[in-house]
Amino acid sequence: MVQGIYEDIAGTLRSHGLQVTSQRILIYDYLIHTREHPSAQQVFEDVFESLPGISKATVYNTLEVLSNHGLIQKININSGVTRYDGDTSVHSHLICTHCHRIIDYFDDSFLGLRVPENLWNGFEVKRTCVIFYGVCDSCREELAAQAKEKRKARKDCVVPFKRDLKQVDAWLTVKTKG
Amino acid sequence: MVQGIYEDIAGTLRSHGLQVTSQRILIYDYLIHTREHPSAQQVFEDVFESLPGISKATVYNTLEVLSNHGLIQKININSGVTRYDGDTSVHSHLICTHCHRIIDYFDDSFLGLRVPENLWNGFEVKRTCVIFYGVCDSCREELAAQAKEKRKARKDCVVPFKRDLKQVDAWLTVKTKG
DNA sequence: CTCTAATTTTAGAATGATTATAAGATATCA
DNA sequence: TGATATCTTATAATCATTCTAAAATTAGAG
Repeated sequence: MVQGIYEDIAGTLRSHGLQVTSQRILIYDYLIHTREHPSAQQVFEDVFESLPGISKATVYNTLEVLSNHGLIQKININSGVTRYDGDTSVHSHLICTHCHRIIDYFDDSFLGLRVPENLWNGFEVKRTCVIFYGVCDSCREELAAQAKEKRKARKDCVVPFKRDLKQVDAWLTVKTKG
Repeated sequence: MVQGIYEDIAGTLRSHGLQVTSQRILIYDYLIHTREHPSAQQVFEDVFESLPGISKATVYNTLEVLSNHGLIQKININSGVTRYDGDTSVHSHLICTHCHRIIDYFDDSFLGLRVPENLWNGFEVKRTCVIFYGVCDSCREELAAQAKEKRKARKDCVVPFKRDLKQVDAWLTVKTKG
């Protein structure tokens, strides 16, 4: 059968109660096979080559659906753009803060971290995420060294902090009067 | 001296080569003392009460400057909004995927994870981030259980994946012809 | 203390990712 | 094959964040 190569993906979608559409198959298939942790825009552009006319809204909808069903994984980095990973197996990510490249990292010593006790302070852990921010090989020489380690202990403060206005006013007055 | 309570913060700013302004002092002071991991919008609203007229652009500028100097920390969660943490000590975060609350979590057993060997595949690690996504105590009962664990091994694929167009066309033809 | 240059703040516009909408197309199932 | 629920689409709308250029402020020299 010609469509045999997509039968497994179609079956996976059905097993999650999702309708099978060519858009979903191609997006999921794409994410499973790429290692580039693409953004929605990248998914759109690459899948568009296989399925011209696909809408960006469909890409967002599908990514959301697949993510909600645990078939893919969202990755949030310091760039304002969500990235997607078709590999839901246990692994960490090295994220380059310069070029925003995301590299898969597998290390058995982190496995213990992955499945912690399920309830902490009444919080039920669903997924553990280990991210190493840094600079990748190809970016290192481009970057100026600005590593400064500053650790300031936080004062004990349980309630939402609100500075006493009189103190602030007094200080501002001192600083701003001519 | 009236402004004594801000002298330490002013000194910290100066030691990082930053000019001392009332905006920076109040924002940094606010972040050090709150435990709410606020967004830029929340910082703006709360600091606005102490310093009416402060601009949102200043809040963003200041948060960026403080973050770049390691005085505060950005937290990226699955909500499209960056959160900020004035506590730069070693700790993890529990993030509720429902209400987006962020809870500090301290556990010595993760300390080993925090300072890994510095070079992996040429990648230089600057910061390690452990996040536990889940559902907080007050949100658990509101949520429908949709935990499905699906693990699909990724096929070995080194180059950026591109599906053969003829196969896709053939399949799409089968699926779409009347 | 005063002056000057460099830096910072500001308001508002611009950007860009993501989400909402409602109409049309498609998948599913009897 | 037909009915119905679901999905896709184009477009508009939203909203966090960044950009811009002018006004205000800081820091340091005199």
